[in-house]
Formats: sequence, C-alpha cells, structure tokens
Amino acid sequence: MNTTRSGRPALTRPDGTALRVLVVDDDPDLAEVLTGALRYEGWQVRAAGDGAAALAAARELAPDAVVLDVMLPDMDGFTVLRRLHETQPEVCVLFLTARDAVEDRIAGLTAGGDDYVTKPFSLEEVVARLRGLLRRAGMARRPEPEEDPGLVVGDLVMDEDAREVTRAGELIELSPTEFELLRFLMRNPRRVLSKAQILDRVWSYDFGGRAHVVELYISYLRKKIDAGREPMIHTVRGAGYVLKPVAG
Amino acid sequence: MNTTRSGRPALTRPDGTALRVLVVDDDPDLAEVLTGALRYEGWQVRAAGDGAAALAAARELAPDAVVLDVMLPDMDGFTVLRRLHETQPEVCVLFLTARDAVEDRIAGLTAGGDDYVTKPFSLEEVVARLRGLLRRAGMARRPEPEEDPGLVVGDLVMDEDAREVTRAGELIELSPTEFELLRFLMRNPRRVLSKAQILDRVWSYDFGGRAHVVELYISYLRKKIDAGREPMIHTVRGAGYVLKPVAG
DNA sequence: CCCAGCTCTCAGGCGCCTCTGAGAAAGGGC
DNA sequence: GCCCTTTCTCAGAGGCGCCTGAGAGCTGGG
Repeated sequence: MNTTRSGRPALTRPDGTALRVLVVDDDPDLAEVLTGALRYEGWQVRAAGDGAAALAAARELAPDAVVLDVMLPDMDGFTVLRRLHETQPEVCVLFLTARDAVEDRIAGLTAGGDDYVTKPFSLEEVVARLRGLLRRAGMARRPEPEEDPGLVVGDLVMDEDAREVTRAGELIELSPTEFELLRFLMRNPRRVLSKAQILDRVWSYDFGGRAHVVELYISYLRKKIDAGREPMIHTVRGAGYVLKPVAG
Repeated sequence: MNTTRSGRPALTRPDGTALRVLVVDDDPDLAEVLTGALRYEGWQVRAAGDGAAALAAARELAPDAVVLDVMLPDMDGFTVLRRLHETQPEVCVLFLTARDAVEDRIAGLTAGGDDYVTKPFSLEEVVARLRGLLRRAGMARRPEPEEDPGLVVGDLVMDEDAREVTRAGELIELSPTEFELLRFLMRNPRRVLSKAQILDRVWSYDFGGRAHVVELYISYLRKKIDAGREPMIHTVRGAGYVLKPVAG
C-alpha cells in the first residue's frame, strides 16, 4: 500500500497508484517547498517554472491535479488552465494568487470545481485544499475501501468540510489558526511534533516570528479542548507537543 | 546480511544493500566525527567540504540521505538542497544549523520530509533523526522482513515517535537527556558501554564536563526504570554499564 | 467610524532540567 | 581486615523551557 512519509496511509488514485501532481510556480524556493510537502503526502510530484514548461510536463506526467501560480513570467495562469483543459479536461487545479489580486476572475474560474489559496499560505492549507479537490472530483479514494471516518482522535472529531470540531459531542468554536493547528495535530496523533515542525506546516512560509506563537496557540487550544476534561494535548519538554486519546 | 560495526543488524535499503549517506560540513573535525558515527551504523558514507563538492559527490554516490551544514563557504544550504533535488528528488536531507542562527530560515526548509538538528548536537540525536527520516521515506527497512518492532529490550519498550517509554506496560516519564541515554543503551543491549563512549554519543561534542554526569544520569534512570523491579541496568566495575533483559 | 475578533509581541514567573561538589558506600587487591 | 579506587547519593545553584496575562496592530463588518 502507498503511504505518506509520516506513515499515514496515503490518499491514492482509485486504482491504488500514487496521485500525480504538477507544481507550477516561478519562485524556485516556493516550488521546492511545495514539492516537498506534496511528496510527503505520498504523491508523485513534478515542478515547472513557467507556463510552457508546465504544459510540456503535463503532457508527459498526465497529472491528476495542478498547483498553479496565477502570475507566471511567460503566460497568464488562466491561459495555462485553458490549454491544460484542451488536452486534459479532467484535471483539478488549485490556484495560487496574491491576496489583492483580481479575485473576481478566480471566483469565475473556480466555479468549475477548482479552488484557490491566497499567498502567503500555509502548507497545511494547500494540502487540505488539494485533498478536498481530489476527493470531490472522485479522483482519489482513501486506501481503505470502508467509508472514510474523517479525522477522529478519541472523542475528538473534526469535520473538515463543515469546519466543525466536537469533543464528546460538544461543539467547539475555533479561530482559523486554531483550526489548522488542531488539524495538523489530529493528522499526526500519538506523534511528538516539534514547535519548528508545527511552525513550518501551520504558519505561512514567510512568517518571520519565533516559535513562541506555537506555545501561545497550544494554550488557546487547551483552553477550548481540554478545559475541565482529561487532557489530550501534552507537552513533551524539550521536544514538542503530542495529541493523544485519553485512554492511550 | 549487512551489519553495523557493533554487530547489530543494520538499517538497509529495501534491496538489502548498504544505505548511502553524504556528509557536508566545512569543519573537517566535525565531518570526520559524523562520518565515523554513520559508518558505525553500517552505512556507506562520503564527506564533502563545500556545496560544489557536495553536488559532485552526490552525482557520483547517489546518496539516500544527506547531512548538510546550512552555512557553507561557497553556497547556501538551501541552494544545495534545491540543486540536489533537481537531479535526485527522493533524497532526504538533515540540516545542521547553529542554535542562535536565524532559525526562521530553517522554517520552511524542513517542510518536506526533511529535518534538522541544531549545533551543538549529540551523535545519538543525529543518527536517530537520520534513521527516522530514512524510515519514513520508505528508503530503509529493518533487515528482517517482519514488521519493525521498534526498540524493545525485555519488557522495556521505547516508542521513538511518541517519545514514550514503558516497562511491563507501565508508562515512565523521562527528561530529554534521560531519554537519549536510554535510547543509546537500548540500541546496544547486552553490551558493556564505557562512560567515555556514552559521553561521546549522548552528550554534545563540545561538552566540557567530566564523566561523572554519566554516573549521575545512570542513577536517575535506575530510579525510574529499575525501581522496585528486577534491575536491567548493571554496573561493570572498571568497564562501564550494560543493559540486559532480566532473564538473560 | 467604531467595534469585535483574531493574531502576535512582550515580559514576568514558575518549575523542571542539568550539572557541580562533597561525602557515603561498595568493591577489589593485598 | 585494611586501604585505595570506583561508584553512588544527596543537596543545591543556575539556567532554560514553558505558560500566562496584558496589550498593541490589523482587518472586516456593521
């Protein structure tokens, strides 16, 4: 079976082979980081630096999804999309765009089932969106044929689509950052995650601050999730934090 | 079968051949120490002193992993990483970085499956991180095809990911130094380890103190692991300490 | 334009971790 | 049994990691 580098079972194609993703961004550093994060999900990834290279790579790779920067040196991201759809109408696209960019045009294009994230983004967000896209497009399935249980750790349950979290059936309200932090923890239960690791995944790639914010948000999460209950979030001094079901 | 110099079965490639590691550091002493420690694991190791040499060596060696100093005389560690991934997308990277250096820059670098340790580090830590990286990347397997049992000595069990230690099912809380010391002992069961050996492996390479700390930490470990039970940690007078399962 | 929620910085403080030194205990040679 | 060496134990100082509260900057909605 295909697995992610963290040992979790990977999201795969319906036939069980690795999903193929093409990353298109002219910033080599950003492309590198994205490529690494998607490979970490157990997917087969290729990168391209401009529209022409992207189209060439797409013909060769036949990707299931494309992560596409809207601003490319040689051609518009939308042009790339149109050309892509000519040969591969099934492909999903996740746009990367600047916050103040023309969101109207994005909105129009994403009507077709595609999605977008605004720069600067966190890797957790990109991966989550991509997983959502692929799942909705029917291009991916969970490795287990049984129904997808979603994210469940002990009596803690997260519904990613509804953005709802409950513990012991009780609804818990979370801010966006709290939600992403908890998602990352829940995707890696019983595993100690260092503050640097958390920072890399949950905060934007251009975040300049110190790892202290992680402590802060962990304390917020504890107040909401562990308040008055048996704690699930544990500090491992000198190492990081770990989320565990109460009995374990 | 491939074995470590200590006689332990080595972590190998899936095909059973020796794992290949490239060490890149401009400090020859440090590179030497690292090279020795990794060879001791039964791996095939080469060293390079700068980025250009690293890239050349990587093309020749085709390493599974690279231990890479972030500060190199000729080029940035991140640049080396990107160039490496151009030709060898599967390679794992373990960064070495100064603690007080701009850790922000490391943020994002480790976004893929990669990892880093801060100087000064202990050899146990470097080896453990590297083993973790290779294991998660699916590049390594235990020599026995049966599933990896992790670290088990008698009724003493260590889960490195969760950073949990149990004896006879009972959870034992350990400080970071205690944890690393025990890991070293458990990786070398039934083998007498001298205080000097332990100091070299578990404490940072720049530690100035004397071997007395080893005695002290052994006594801490005994209180937590052997307390009220049949002892597993034994003193071999004039030679060192040895960890043995109770019946053996 | 004001208000509310979110995010992040700063600084204080507590508690654990690490290491030192001195003295007690144990082991081995004679 | 005596003495020397090695090892163990204890107490404490210092440092650092982590947690928390207060508040400032920002943003989006009313």
